[in-house]
Formats: sequence, structure tokens, C-alpha cells
Amino acid sequence: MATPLKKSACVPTPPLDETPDLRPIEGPEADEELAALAKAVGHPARVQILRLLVRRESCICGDIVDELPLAQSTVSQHLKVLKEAGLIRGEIDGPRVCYCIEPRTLRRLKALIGSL
Amino acid sequence: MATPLKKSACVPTPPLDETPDLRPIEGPEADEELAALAKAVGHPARVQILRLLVRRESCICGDIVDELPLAQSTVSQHLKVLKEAGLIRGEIDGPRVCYCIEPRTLRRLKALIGSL
DNA sequence: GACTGCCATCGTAAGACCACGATTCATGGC
DNA sequence: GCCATGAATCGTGGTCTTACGATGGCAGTC
Repeated sequence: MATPLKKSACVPTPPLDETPDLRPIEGPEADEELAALAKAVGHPARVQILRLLVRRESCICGDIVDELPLAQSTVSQHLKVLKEAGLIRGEIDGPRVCYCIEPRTLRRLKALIGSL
Repeated sequence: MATPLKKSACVPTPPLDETPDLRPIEGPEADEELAALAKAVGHPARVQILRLLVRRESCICGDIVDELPLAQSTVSQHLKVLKEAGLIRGEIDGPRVCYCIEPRTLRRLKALIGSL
């Protein structure tokens, strides 16, 4: 069940990309959703991580640790928060893990913010 | 120095509205700013408050307390968070206080989110 | 002046967040 | 099999939220 890919680019960005979101842009559930996403973005380190991942459209891994002035465990926690919010995705690439933006969720966040 | 307005609509929305933002959309300061704004939005009650204030383009006051299932003091705290983030403004209108959206900051938030 | 209503603030208790070092787990190379 | 490496998780403090009731201040009203 191994990925037959070279370890160079580690899965740039997943298949689905343009399917529209069917969920409502407002209402109680949308409020909860927006709050959860905003909370995940509500820390400078996580904003930096998101920026890093957006900039390099392909994904990186523990280079994030080198870019941030934080301990490895702390960065890992921030990554977990972002992953649980659905804003990023982590894929195992051999010994390391590569993270990339989940464009669908990011678009969702923009739509929700835009509805304000 | 009293406002010569009837107490019906309590200052719809302030003068300046269309002046463009000169601050950069990314960089360390922008990251901090986005994180602070997102953190302020990162609670369902505050999202609801923002929605309320956007919906009624004029501002309301303690009606917010009636709309939310929270104690008056809790709502007041949430209002304080939003005010300190610069997302809303509170003006004294006789015995009550009227809150309204600060459109400039809201636009700033949208721009920052949009830069992701 | 006394009273009422509206709102902010204080004080407090429970829980969440943030950061770190230490540990554990998985993978690939030897 | 054994070791190195990259990453997640654990455990621990310190700080920040969140919620509430209680208290305090201020603008109008009587």
C-alpha cells in the first residue's frame, strides 16, 4: 500500500478542487463553523504556518519547525489544531510527513468571512 | 456636546467609509493582526453578535442580550472583546449604549483572510 | 433628591490554551 | 535485527478564556 511516488514533491494537491460548497453561508451551524475556523486561525504561529503552506503550493513537512521560533512539539500541536479544523492535511511520505493546504476548507472560510 | 439626533436610530454609521487601507496585507505585523481579528471572531456568540450588527445596518444596544442565551455580563464581555479588536464601536445614546459594526476593520479582516 | 434601567466591571471557579522537555512511535538505512 | 531520524504524544506548569452572580456607575424620570 505504498505510494509509488518519488519523495521529491510529496503529493502536491489532491484531486477535488472545484466542486462547490452546498452548505449554507449563515445560520446557527454556519456560525459555529465560522467560529471554529476563526479560532484555529486565531494564533500568529498558525497564521504563519498557513502562509507557508499557501506560498509553497506543494507541501512541506518539518521545515515548518525550522521556520518558526518554536519547539518541535509546539509546532506539532499547532499543526494538529489546523488539521482538526480541516484547514490542512498531512500525508505520510516515507519517514516524514508532508502538510498541505486543504483548499476546500480555506475557500469555505473565505466565504463565511465574506458573508459578514 | 450632545448629539442633536432623535434617539430612534442612534447614529447609523460613521463618516469615513471608503478610504483605502494602506497597511500591508502580509508580513509579520499582518500575521499578528489577522490572528488577533480571527481570535476575536473565534467564538460562536461573537459571530452571532457580528451577524446581528451587520444585519441591522443601524446599531442596536442591549437587545443583543435578549437575542443571546447568555447572561448580561457575559454578553458585555463579548462586546468588550469585539470592541478591543476594533470590530465594533459603542456609542452612548442617553441611558443606553448602541453598538455598530466598524466597517473599516471588517473590510480589513476580509482582506487579510483573502490573502491566504 | 430618590428611584429605576441599562450597562460595565469585579470576583471567582472551571476549563481551555500555549509552550516546553521528555518520551514514544514509525519509517528507512545500515 | 539495530540504529538514526522525523514526527506525534504525554505530562506539566503558567496564563488566558468563559461563564456567572453581585456590585457599582450613570443618565433620565418622578
